[in-house]
Amino acid sequence: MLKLISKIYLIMKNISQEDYISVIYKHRDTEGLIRSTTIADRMSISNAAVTDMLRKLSRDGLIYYTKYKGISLTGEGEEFAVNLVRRHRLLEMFLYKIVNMPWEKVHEEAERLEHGASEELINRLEEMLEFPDYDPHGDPIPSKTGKIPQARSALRLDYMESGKTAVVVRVNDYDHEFMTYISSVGIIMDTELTVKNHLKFDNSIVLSIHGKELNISHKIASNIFVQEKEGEA
Amino acid sequence: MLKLISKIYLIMKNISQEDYISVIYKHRDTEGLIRSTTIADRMSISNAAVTDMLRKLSRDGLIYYTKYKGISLTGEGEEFAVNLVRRHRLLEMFLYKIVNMPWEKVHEEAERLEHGASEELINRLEEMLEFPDYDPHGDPIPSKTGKIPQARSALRLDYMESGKTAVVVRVNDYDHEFMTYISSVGIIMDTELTVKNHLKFDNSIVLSIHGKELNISHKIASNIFVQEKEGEA
DNA sequence: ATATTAATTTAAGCATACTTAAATTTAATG
DNA sequence: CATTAAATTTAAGTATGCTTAAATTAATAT
Repeated sequence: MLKLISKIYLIMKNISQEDYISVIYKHRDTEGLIRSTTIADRMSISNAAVTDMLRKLSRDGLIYYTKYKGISLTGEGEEFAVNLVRRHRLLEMFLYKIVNMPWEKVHEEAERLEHGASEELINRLEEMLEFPDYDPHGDPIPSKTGKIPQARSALRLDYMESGKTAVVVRVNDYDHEFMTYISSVGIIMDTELTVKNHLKFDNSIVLSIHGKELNISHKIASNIFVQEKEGEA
Repeated sequence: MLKLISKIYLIMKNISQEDYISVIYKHRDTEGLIRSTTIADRMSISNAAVTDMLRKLSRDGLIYYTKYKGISLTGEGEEFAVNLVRRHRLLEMFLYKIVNMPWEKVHEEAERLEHGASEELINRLEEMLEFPDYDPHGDPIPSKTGKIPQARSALRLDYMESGKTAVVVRVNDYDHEFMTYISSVGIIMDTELTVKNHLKFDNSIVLSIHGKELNISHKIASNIFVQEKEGEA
């Protein structure tokens, strides 16, 4: 029989484990590998702490780990990670659609809530939300069975040609200020916009949204993803 | 400048602190005092751990603590505790009314969520719920300013006379099975019921609910609180 | 091939809350 | 008043994840 320890140690362990697996899943390369230094950077902890924890995650069967080699998720780890993503994004959706929090705040709020939310709560929220496929920033939400909707094929806004019209289908959600700004100028999910002009001197872009013109930087435009509307010139 | 430690230590500290203050607030006597052994029992931890933590809570200004004396909350501790109660009960209300979770599950789910939920989220939920004064079990919900609605004056169900009609205004929410059972027989908040008979041989009570008769034990009846309806015999 | 640099691991120790066992203090009892 | 019991504190150590500094390994430059 397992030795019972105080619940605070279990909470601590679970939170850390979830954070590590989330970071590995999000920041691994196209071959599914990540370096320990990347994990340390993303989590703002020491390299040594990462080495320690990788040994434990390996022992728990969630990752493949050999010294000095890249780290990758096992099948079980993959499933665990996909479930964490699902929980996070459903919580974000709930906070955005039902609670009406500004979308630049939902990411951090969901980060805190996801550790305590039960599977039952997540499933009930999914039902309330009518089984959404994408979160407020356009990222796909895995289903209960782990099936991931396809990321909608999208074009970076800065790659759009002048004169074309498109709708916003995804934005990068890592920067608070970025998201606050773009929503303040009317750029949110499903917003329709037309590129009026590309300005060469600073690579900024002139857009028309609901008949109103505005100028956004190249940096901002490169973090917004759109789908062009068909049959328009 | 404060030494920065990893966020996991802060999370751990906050969770513990909140748990201690909640227990002190809930289980203190009518004079506002609690013994350390009571805290240890309620939290399933050792007496020594409690002594350690009490010193810290006192250092942080949340409690009055002298060795071998009873423990009590400071003004700041009281405010902190009332806010914890508010958050817990609004979360319970949200889970019950909006998410439609069974009321025997909302207590534990709220226990887990309350540590991560921000003040902003709690305030938004309160607004969505239209500023409720009582939680699903009938306990009062403090307002944002700390004002506590009066507990509705209520009678224990087992004290009701035969022939009288009443509505359920509060139930004790500490026992999972109890709450599952009474809701399965149709006894929830605001349920109207009539006491038909008190049986002497086992002190049980015969009730009529929606025209259906049922028998409940004295133990169950003593954990249900009602308000008699006026003008009926 | 060698030297240097960067990445990672190891070893020792720390942050927070807890446990166990022994000691101290208080309360209850005869 | 003495004794016993119960409550609480103290001291030493543990559970979990982390930090710092030194050592090891791998990658890179010459």
